[in-house]
Amino acid sequence: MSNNIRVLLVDDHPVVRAGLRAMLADFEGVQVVAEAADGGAALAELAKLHSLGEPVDVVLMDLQMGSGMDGVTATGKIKAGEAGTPPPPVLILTTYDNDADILAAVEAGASGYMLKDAPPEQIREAVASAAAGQTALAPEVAARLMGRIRNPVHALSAREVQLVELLATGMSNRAMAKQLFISEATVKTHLVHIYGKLGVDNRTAAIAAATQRRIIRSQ
Amino acid sequence: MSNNIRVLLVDDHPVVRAGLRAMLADFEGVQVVAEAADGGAALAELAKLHSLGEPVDVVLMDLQMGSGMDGVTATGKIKAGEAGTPPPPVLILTTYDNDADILAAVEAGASGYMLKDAPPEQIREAVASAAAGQTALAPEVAARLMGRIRNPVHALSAREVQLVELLATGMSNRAMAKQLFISEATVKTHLVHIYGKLGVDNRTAAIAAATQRRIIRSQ
DNA sequence: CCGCGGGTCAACCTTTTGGTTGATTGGGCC
DNA sequence: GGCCCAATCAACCAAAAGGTTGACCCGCGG
Repeated sequence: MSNNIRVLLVDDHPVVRAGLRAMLADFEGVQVVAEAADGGAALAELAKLHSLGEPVDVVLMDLQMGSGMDGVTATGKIKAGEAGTPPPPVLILTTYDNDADILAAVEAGASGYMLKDAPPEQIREAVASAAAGQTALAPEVAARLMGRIRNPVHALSAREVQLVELLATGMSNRAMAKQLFISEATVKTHLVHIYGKLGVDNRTAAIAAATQRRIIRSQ
Repeated sequence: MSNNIRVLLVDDHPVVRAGLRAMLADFEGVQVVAEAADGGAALAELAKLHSLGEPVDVVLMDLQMGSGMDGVTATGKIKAGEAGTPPPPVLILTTYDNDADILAAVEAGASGYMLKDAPPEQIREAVASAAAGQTALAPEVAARLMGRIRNPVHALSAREVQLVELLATGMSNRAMAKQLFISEATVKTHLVHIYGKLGVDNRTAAIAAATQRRIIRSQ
């Protein structure tokens, strides 16, 4: 266990980068060696630091990047070795905890998933865990995943999630039927099931519920 | 004109508060005198500092607060003098630039509206402007407002925005009518107008369009 | 002063959705 | 093999939403 963890910050917000820098500076054994405003810059920084013989121990990465490469893509590329370095652990630090993002990040090879409103101590522990090769999930994130596994009664099937996604784009039953190559009757059946599982009784409320429960992501 | 601007930070994210604190510490003549994690705490801080004879010159306020009083409500209360102080200028500093939030903040009495991805220099200037009693809008925000003014053909009226917001929560026409103390007929009239302006023909598509055009925020 | 547009409401009709019942198929599991 | 469940479809009826026309009031601006 190194007692000087070298960290690369990746976040498009200068304010957040400054905050993390200040926060991590208070911790013994953690050192922010570089920053990047998007995924592309992060890959470049990793390559540069590697060529200088100053490897990075942990990447602290935001998911939502205003412009440029997003965090999931960047994580995937880092883990694929596209930065030309032995892939360092990538710790996701983001604002929202929707299912889609969490699963995508884990699939891309992230070592952990933390929320920005976490207390500093939790972030420090997560960085240390990641550096040690362990995984680190925020309690809220862990709870969400456990809830999915423990209580599948109200979990939407893959097909139903697909329906909700189309629903949120404003499509009519007929349009969804055509898009999915099924009949309107089937669409209606799916919708009834969805309403039941979400505890609502119309399509707009279903969208609101699915968004709130982070089954789909908006924006 | 004081050359030592006393600032109160209001944001629920410790990381962001740390970032702003660090960022503002680099500027001459700006001093962060207190912090609050939500609107209620902000009011309490203002009252406390006032009673200590240490008034606040500018409030830097986030809009989205995980729990507790949100930024718009807090701004309104501060401007109404509920903190027991001569109301200081309130500068909104938030992540998103949707119409609904901007209008609500301005209505509540905010002196400016900045985005968190703004460069530090812009934030410093905005704080100085607010302290001097002037208004400060981020370029993106200004552009959005100008767009509304220049091309009001497809701009929703305040009432219509209100309808869309309720719509996005999944309410039925009847429920919206009750909530707004108007008849269902009026609700339907508004919806027809909204569909026309957004170029859609049903409520779910209206929600999608309004979200995409940042007329409302999702979350 | 008069028009224009926003907000309000009513009546009427058409289309879409919601809710129910029932049925078939195919995959996974004991 | 038998059972359950997701996915598919049909028919039917009730309720909600969509669309149109016409009307009234009010404030703002030419």
